[in-house]
Amino acid sequence: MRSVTIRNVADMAGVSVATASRVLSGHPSTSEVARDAVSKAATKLGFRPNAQARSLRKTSTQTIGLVLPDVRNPFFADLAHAVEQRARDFKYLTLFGNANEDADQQDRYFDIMLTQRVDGLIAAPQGNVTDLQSVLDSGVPTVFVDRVIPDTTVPSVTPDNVTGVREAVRHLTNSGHRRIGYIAGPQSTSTGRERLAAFQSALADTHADDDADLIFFGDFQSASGAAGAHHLLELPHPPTALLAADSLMSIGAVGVCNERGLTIGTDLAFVAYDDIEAFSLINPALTVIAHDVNAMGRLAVDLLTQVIAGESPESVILPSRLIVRGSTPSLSGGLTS
Amino acid sequence: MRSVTIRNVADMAGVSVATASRVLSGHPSTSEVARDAVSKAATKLGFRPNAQARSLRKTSTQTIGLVLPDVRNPFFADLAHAVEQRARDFKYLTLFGNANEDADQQDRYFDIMLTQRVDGLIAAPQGNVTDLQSVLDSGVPTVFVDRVIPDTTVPSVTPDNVTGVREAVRHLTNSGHRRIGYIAGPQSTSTGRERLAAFQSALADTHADDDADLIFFGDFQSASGAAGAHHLLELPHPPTALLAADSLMSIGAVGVCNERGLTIGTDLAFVAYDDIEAFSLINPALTVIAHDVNAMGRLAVDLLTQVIAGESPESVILPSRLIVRGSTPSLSGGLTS
DNA sequence: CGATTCCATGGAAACGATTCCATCGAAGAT
DNA sequence: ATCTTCGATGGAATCGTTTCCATGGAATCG
Repeated sequence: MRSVTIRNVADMAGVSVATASRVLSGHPSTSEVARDAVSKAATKLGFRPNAQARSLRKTSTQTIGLVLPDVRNPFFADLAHAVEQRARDFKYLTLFGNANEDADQQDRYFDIMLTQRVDGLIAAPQGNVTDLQSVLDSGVPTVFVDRVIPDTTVPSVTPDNVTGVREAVRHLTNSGHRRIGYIAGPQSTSTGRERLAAFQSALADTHADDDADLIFFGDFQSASGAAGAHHLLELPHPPTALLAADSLMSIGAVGVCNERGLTIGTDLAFVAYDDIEAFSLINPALTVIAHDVNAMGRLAVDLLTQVIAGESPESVILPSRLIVRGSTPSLSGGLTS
Repeated sequence: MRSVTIRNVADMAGVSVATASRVLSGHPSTSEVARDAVSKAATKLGFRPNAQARSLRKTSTQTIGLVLPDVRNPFFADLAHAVEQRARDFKYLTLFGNANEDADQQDRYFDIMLTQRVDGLIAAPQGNVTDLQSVLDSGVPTVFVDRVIPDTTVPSVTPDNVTGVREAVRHLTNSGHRRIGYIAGPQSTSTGRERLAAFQSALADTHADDDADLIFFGDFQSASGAAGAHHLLELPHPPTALLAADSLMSIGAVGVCNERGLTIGTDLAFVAYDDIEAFSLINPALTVIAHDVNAMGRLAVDLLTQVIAGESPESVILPSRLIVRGSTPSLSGGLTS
């Protein structure tokens, strides 16, 4: 394992280490002669600077940490992709961790990333302020994405968790549904709480049944979506429509409907969360509550670079909307449940 | 921004920097008194070692690089999750990059990660040996996953790209299909090449049509799956069955079938690649060619730790198999195409 | 008693890149 | 001719942690 250092480059170029460093860093105070010699030497030796050494001196690492609940969730996979690509635009490398919807694991990731001296942190957090205390105390530039933790001043990029849900409830009730089953996300997450509150609030504005039995508390994993659908469809007076609070639970719930021989859009209306690509597998097409996940990822990085630069950017709320497709026809149009 | 260094800890504990370092590193040659004092001081000061400084001295970073084609592909999302979780078992943090199925971007990621002095590299590579030259020359411990580059000695964990495809072709021809459309992956990838070769070889063993028009060359993105299905279904003599070479192209292809009003399993038989969770959205259930992606991710990390430890592990080929479900009924059972 | 071994400690060097600051030479202004 | 400014350079210090190696004290052995 050969190790080419800047000293080797400087020697070959016949300049000092300081001059070699200046040339390689693009500093203006270097002569054309020096630039030429150093560039040639670096290329010939296959020189690759040691980022650890540079980081130690510069006190920045050109890395950002990204802690998401679970990259297997298509929504977060899309988000991870958007963040990572946008970070690269700013010459940042992305350090990545899956919290697996677990506050303890999330905390361990924060700790490791702080030790790595990431320049900034983007997280879709879960839990409360105490779970985030070490990060907040560290003063490391941080941005929340998708979810927030109350009682912090961390800038965030979140979806409007209200409008889309309200529109979905209105659409379903306007379509004749009086019993709407809701598969809720975990109440330890802001998205879980806000979407449930929006559902309940929207329901109160209609004549639909306000029945606590029609709400199942899931954990944003597909298995809980399956369990939720199973539970709700087994009620003495089952719902004629289902609304699930995220894409993975939507997948799980639809899977159960398939197993039970229920045809989406014919036997049961279904509204899914997030407009992920895989939903195109379904016929009829799914009605979804959607927001621009790519914009979310990009904006999160943009905000973070501002925080890193010492600014105090405003949080951003991205619009969400209901996209009506074939999975939610009018009740008089054909539901047999 | 306060900065607590090991010097502060040593001062507060009344020992030298060397002793403080030994205590914090768990070195045995420390007294109980010193251990107590240093631990207390570190906790009180909220000391967090600087990983860059440590890495500079130790010449290892406790990070591994993971370069995948596209985390939006559910297969690679699952793989990323498995790798990242397994890496954590070995106390490694995962640096992550999406090559977006582009050799140039892949190369840029390799370069950045080498500069970051990752302890090892896991990649699902594309291109050929010259595209990987800088990585191979660097001597950084490397493992290929899912795909390989010919003419390298890099250990790998790959799926058996033959058995599942052969079984699928046999199953389809045994079910009465004589025209089988194949949506191939890019021939710049080992998986793309091997699955196509297996398809053609299996076809040669049957009486099914060996028609070059029945093969569409895609790029492992869903849009090319959609284009492939569209193209194949528009043939003068269209296929009665489709086989797509990865999950994203499968999604795209099924979406086109939906748009065209073709019912999977009734109007057209369909075999998808990889048994991703989202496929449970479909009714009837999809027949898939599957292998254990979690095992793949874990094994890749296991191999990498062996390479890092100076060993020369054998490459591993994971079995793949056909899981027959409702999307491929017998032709006499109901296809109308 | 002297020599050897073991345990624990501390000061300094090492890791590799960046940057501070002193210095020099050349050019321009007075 | 002298002073000032600018561009370029180089040696040394810096960054924060680890580890080398010398040292001292205590215990053990011959």
